[in-house]
Amino acid sequence: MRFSKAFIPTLKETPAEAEIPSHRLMIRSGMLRKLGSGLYTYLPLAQRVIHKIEKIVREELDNIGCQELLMPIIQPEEIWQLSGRWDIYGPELMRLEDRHERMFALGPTHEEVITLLAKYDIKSYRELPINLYQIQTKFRDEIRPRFGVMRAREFTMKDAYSFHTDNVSLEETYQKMYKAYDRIFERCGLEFSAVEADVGAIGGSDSHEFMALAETGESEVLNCECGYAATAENCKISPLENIKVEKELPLEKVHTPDKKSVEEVSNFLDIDKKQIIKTIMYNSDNELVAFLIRGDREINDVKVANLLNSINLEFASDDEIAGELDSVAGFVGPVGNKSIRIFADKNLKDAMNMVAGADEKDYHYKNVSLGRDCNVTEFVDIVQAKKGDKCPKCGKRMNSYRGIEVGQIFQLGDKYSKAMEATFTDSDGKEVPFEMGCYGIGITRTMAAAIEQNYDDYGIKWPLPIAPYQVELINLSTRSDAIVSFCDKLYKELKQNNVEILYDDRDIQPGVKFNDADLIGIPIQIVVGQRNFKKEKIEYKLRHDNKKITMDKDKIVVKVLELIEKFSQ
RNA sequence: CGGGGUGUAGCGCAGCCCGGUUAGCGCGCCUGCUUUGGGAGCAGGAGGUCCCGAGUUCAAAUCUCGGCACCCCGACCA
Repeated sequence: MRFSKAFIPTLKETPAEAEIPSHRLMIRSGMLRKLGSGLYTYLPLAQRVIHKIEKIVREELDNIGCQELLMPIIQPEEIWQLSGRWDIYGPELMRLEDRHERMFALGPTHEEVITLLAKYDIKSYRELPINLYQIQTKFRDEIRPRFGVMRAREFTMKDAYSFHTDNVSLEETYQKMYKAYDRIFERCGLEFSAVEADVGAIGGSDSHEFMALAETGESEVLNCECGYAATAENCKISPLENIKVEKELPLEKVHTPDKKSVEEVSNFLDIDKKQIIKTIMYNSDNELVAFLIRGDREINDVKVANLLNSINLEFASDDEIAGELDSVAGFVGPVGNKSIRIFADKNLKDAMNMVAGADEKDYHYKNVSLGRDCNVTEFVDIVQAKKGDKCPKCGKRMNSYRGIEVGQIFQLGDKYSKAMEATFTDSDGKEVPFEMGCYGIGITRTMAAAIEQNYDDYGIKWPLPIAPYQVELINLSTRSDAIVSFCDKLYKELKQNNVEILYDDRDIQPGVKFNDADLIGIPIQIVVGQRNFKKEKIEYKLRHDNKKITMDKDKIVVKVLELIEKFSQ
């Protein structure tokens, strides 16, 4: 491609909206333009990268026997009613109506469609297992789109769905997919790791997330040298230290004027936050539920939602606390006989002489002992794990890092097949629901993650396997016939060798070309200018380390082919 | 959904508080000449519903009200 003909609208200045490197660089390098909140046009450079990533994904999936298909982006309400998700998916599901006033959803994912397909067209255990995938545009009406394509509303995703006779077969495919994902992200040049994940709204049992390591990542991962790694949301909590078992003292009410928060109460009474019981009131599908945790910890609402099987989970309002509980927000506590369910953190099981709200304005109780003074429904794991906590596997201290979720794999089980009555006939002639797995990769997010991991002050440094072009040929002397004809010839020759090449033939300042080249980030730059040409020399630069090497100009083709070979892995 | 902010040429912004010329500046774009190893120079030029609507006024980018869009922060408070 000649640069003079290419649609690569680079920008010298950064548009105000860009917050993180990948977003900023995609806009500046002429890859991306915004149409509306969370809606983007992928310009030719980005489209080439997307195609490269898709190609890698297709190769690796086809290689393990997956088959590609394509499902509609607009899906009728009925199928979402069948799975029960029409009512529980929430506002992220973009709903629309056609001219006949029939309701539809813009597909945020395709479990319903694929399960229905299996229901009608996969009839016998002899056809199993089978693994079908598509690369499709998804739509999720994100509460707050941000960071460019990282959290866009419309995005490209590869989603695969597998069907099995039993969970042994499912587990087998799950492991195969795990390995395929490893190879895919490896080939994309990402630094990543797979971690145990929350199964979320999609339902199911086992799940791993593939996280690309990046400071700007939206997820926190806790990991341990023993190999355990989980998203902070999903990390199990191991026993916390320092709850002293001592002599039980009598319950005592103390005046705590206007002291609501743990911080305030701990300062006012001069006690450790660990000695405070934080009572958190949730409204879960119109039921008030109390949760007790230690004052120095935070609650993990993913765990809460999973525990309660909540569809809608919110904090209880002050009115609800006053009305239904006959208490006061800021002074809620667990003491006494309550009509509601009370779940307490496991670590509070033997807690004694704690401080807790007295259900009365400006009063707390001292010397609360959960066993004696409260009727706790159950002791559970509801605390948010954090860096420095003990690893639930080996007990060593865990570290944390931030990551971008680029892929996730789930074992769904029969959740959807049961709900939608998708069955096959097994070898005994019985009708059985499919065991299912589902597997996603954010294609456009993978592109952004690759940039987050590979850039410098000047621009992007594409890993060669997903770079929009492999080589950029820069002609600095477009007015010299000798140099132009040399470059034209070199361009042709490289193309004949199947090298993907962008040829900067523009009649402009060298500085502009250098800067555009660094910004766009094509891994191999070939620079042809008077200075070296006079000496029969040519220069190339590798963008990843910015090292320039001058060599004999007639040997460049061989050298470039060698470099491409080397960096293709 | 709550809080904050922004909307003026393709991009980045000034002007608005304190109403009053032909609405500016930098970059980009077009033409010509010069320049060609890190965003060059000179000369000329095009490009604006000042987000939309209503109001106040002799007069509105500027003041008032309503709306829309976009951005940021929060949504872990007991």
